[in-house]
Amino acid sequence: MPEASSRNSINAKYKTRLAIPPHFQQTTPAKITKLSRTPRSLAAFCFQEISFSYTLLEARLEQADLLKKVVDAIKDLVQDCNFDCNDSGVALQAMDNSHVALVSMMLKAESFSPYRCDRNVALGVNLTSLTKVLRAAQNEDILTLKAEDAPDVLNLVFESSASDRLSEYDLKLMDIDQEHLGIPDTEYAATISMPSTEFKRICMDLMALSESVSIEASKDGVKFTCAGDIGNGAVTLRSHSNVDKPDLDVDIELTEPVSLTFSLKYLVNFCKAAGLSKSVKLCLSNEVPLLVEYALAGSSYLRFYLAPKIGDEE
Amino acid sequence: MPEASSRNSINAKYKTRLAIPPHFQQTTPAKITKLSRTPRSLAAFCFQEISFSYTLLEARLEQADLLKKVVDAIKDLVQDCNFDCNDSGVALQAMDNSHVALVSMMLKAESFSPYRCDRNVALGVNLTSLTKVLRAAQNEDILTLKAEDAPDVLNLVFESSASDRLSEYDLKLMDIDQEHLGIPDTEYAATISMPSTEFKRICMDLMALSESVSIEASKDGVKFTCAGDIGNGAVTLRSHSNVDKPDLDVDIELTEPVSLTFSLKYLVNFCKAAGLSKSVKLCLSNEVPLLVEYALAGSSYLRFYLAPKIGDEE
DNA sequence: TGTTCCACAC
DNA sequence: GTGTGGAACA
Repeated sequence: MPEASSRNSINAKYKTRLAIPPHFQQTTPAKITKLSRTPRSLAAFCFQEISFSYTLLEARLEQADLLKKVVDAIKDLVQDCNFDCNDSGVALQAMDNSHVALVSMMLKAESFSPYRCDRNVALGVNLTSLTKVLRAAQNEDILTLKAEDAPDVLNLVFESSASDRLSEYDLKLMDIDQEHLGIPDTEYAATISMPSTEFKRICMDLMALSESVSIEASKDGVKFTCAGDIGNGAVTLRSHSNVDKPDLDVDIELTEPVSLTFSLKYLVNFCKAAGLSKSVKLCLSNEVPLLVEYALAGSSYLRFYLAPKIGDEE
Repeated sequence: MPEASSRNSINAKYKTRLAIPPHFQQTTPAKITKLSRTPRSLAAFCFQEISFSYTLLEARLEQADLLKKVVDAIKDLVQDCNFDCNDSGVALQAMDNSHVALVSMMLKAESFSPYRCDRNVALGVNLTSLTKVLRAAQNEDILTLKAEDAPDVLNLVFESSASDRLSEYDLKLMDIDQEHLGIPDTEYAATISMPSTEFKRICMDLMALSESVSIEASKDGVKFTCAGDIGNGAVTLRSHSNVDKPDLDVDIELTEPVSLTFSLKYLVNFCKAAGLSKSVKLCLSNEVPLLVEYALAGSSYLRFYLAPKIGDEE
């Protein structure tokens, strides 16, 4: 039966140890089909009006940078996925191949300068290809995303106000038959906010010793521990607020003590998003996936979920 | 017949599509012969008078850097070629193996601090070997090129005034029976000046999508477009002058609109020369090779010619 | 694969 | 001016 085989396809390293939480089960494996439609020809010469046919989606981002960083942070976890656009914004949700981690991005309409999306549309994108296109944007460029009705391409326009340069790319889309996973709104037993660079540093440091880390939150603080062949490591943080540097605050809210173990490989991967936000929020409850959240401007966010390792291995 | 076979030796990818302009046809294929003469021994110990025999050529370059960068930029296109020296300076002209691209370098006498060349002499050099020798020069070293009458070696002296170090190398020469190609002085339909880094960036960006780029110059601006499997790309520049940053100027001079297609692989290769000059000049006419020129100090230059792809493929 | 250098962004 | 990221070279 296909569900079981999809479970068993998990990366050998994790096969025996990782709990696949039931909230993340897809009912059907994602199907990916290249669109057979031929690509629409490049839009008319620049500096003329480009949208000569009906534009369903038009979303202008002041800093191309933002999308660049978001895609960079998730492209190693997910190869192909839908950008689900509707009038409230652009959402992306996808599990990684091993079904251990889940990415959930929400770019709210208010994060764009003008935002318009007349109808729900799912834009199936290969993230490697998108990365190639986004590399062509200068960080300070203004990025506009456009799609037509029943689109076969995503149109990306980079404007560099400074140097009178205008770049336009059409990225071919694909049909991705992807379930939108319902992620339950969980009340977490522990919620930790800390500087995103500090979380990154801890993950990188412990990665040098071990493949997994235990995160233990108690009223005294939060403790990251790991054990490996060359030695053991432990980093403890206490709640701490810094009046003049609130970026450096560490805040721990706790209803009950929690202790869970996670793969460091995934956490280090999530930390690629550190450039998107000064602070990161970790939410934990026993038996439930860890939530790692980077808040973006305008109540947009980039969230990663990671299934805990079970069996309390060292 | 040898001419035909040399034409057919063109890289399979380009065989059918690339125009080999008649101006670039060599009458005979280049013949390369290693000199059998034994190399002259290293000159007497440093800080003594080095030129103990009659020196035909003596050319002192304030910055070894310049020659280093020039050779770096062409060594992947051309393996062996003559440095043709006469009293007006040092010239190099060679086609790449596929006869699609041509390099033409001119280092005018005035680019050297003292320059002396008593008689025309062709110094046949293997550019890979020259690169190895030039790597021994610090970028700020003063470089002096010397050759004797009927030379079998090119003598390179690096002086680092700062640290009182003096290095001397003798590079073995070879006889290269190479036609000097007459490049007609063309009036181009379009001449575009732009920052060399920007041209490099555009070529690299489009390279991510396709193997070839169309360059389209019109009175509205210049447009670089490409089409590939993952999508299409277009970058448009308009004439633009920047009072305080003239390096960033984009200047387009046009007598008639032009549209030509070129191999990005070669253009990217040319862009290695970007470090030689802040700005680059592109000259285009229909049916004629593109000229990419990097102007150097003292009206010296490094020019690349590239045959257009014909057949207007997408 | 790791290191070094260069260009861009802040 | 400094710091970071990408590309070239060993």
